[in-house]
Amino acid sequence: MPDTLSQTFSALADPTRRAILARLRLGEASVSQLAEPFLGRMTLPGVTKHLKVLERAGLVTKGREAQWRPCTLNAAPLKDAAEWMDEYRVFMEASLDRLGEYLKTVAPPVSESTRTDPPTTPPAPYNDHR
Amino acid sequence: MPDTLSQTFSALADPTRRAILARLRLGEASVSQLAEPFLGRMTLPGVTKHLKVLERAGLVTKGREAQWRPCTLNAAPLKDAAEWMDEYRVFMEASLDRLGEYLKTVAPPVSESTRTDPPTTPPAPYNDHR
DNA sequence: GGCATGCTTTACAGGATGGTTAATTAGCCT
DNA sequence: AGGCTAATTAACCATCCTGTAAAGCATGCC
Repeated sequence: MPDTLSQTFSALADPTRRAILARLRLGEASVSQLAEPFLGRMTLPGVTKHLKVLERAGLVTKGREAQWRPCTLNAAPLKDAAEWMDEYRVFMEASLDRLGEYLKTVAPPVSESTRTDPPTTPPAPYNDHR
Repeated sequence: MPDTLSQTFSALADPTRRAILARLRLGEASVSQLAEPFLGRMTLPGVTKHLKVLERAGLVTKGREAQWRPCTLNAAPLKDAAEWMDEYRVFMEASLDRLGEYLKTVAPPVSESTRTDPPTTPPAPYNDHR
């Protein structure tokens, strides 16, 4: 639920929000500046809401300057996300993927004839979901 | 909405789902094996649903073997997510963070006296949300 | 066939999300 | 004060998400 990692990932799970972050990489911007590219698709309050999501996730900080709220990128929360991902680096290689696919077509899935146990029974301990 | 990246991130935005993926790093596992650690908190159909989310995101593939559905990790979709994140690597360093914080306290935010334009007006083009 | 096991589907409830319009607050300027 | 611009809040709606209980498939074994 409100664990940091989940909030981060779920904030990233929307193209509008990702676009906002991308825009912020170029530097500070006011809410209406951020909203401008979307105003065809979406109204200002809509954007405000997305910003609030990003804010709650700690990815954006809103300052105040007269009537403007200059928003800045804060990528710190992405660090945890990236670290989480790193654990999967080894598994990401397309080569491994294709290999797996290949092995599956070549070696018949089971053929150990009669068996009453689950397919493979790996060690089991799992930790690490944080 | 159903763009790949969003699906991936949103699949990752849940601790149960991340735990399942973590478990699958250890190797193939049947649905009930995967479910076992959660059965205190959640029923089997609940886990099935989470698995379906992971499946639709392409992160898990379910085979069939008699009455079992051996699930395997497929980290390929994480590659795009990791690439997306890479664009932010530069911004993730805590040092930068602290630096920004520091600058904000030292240099008074504005002081360019009277101004009627938005705070900073960066170049503006933004692409890349994919 | 009949039963046990593994898993999925259906139907439903509660809450979060994403978006809208309309009204409201905040701050500048004359 | 009055008016303009920037942005948020409120109220509302539709949709999706997470979880449950109960019924339904699928498969192997006796």
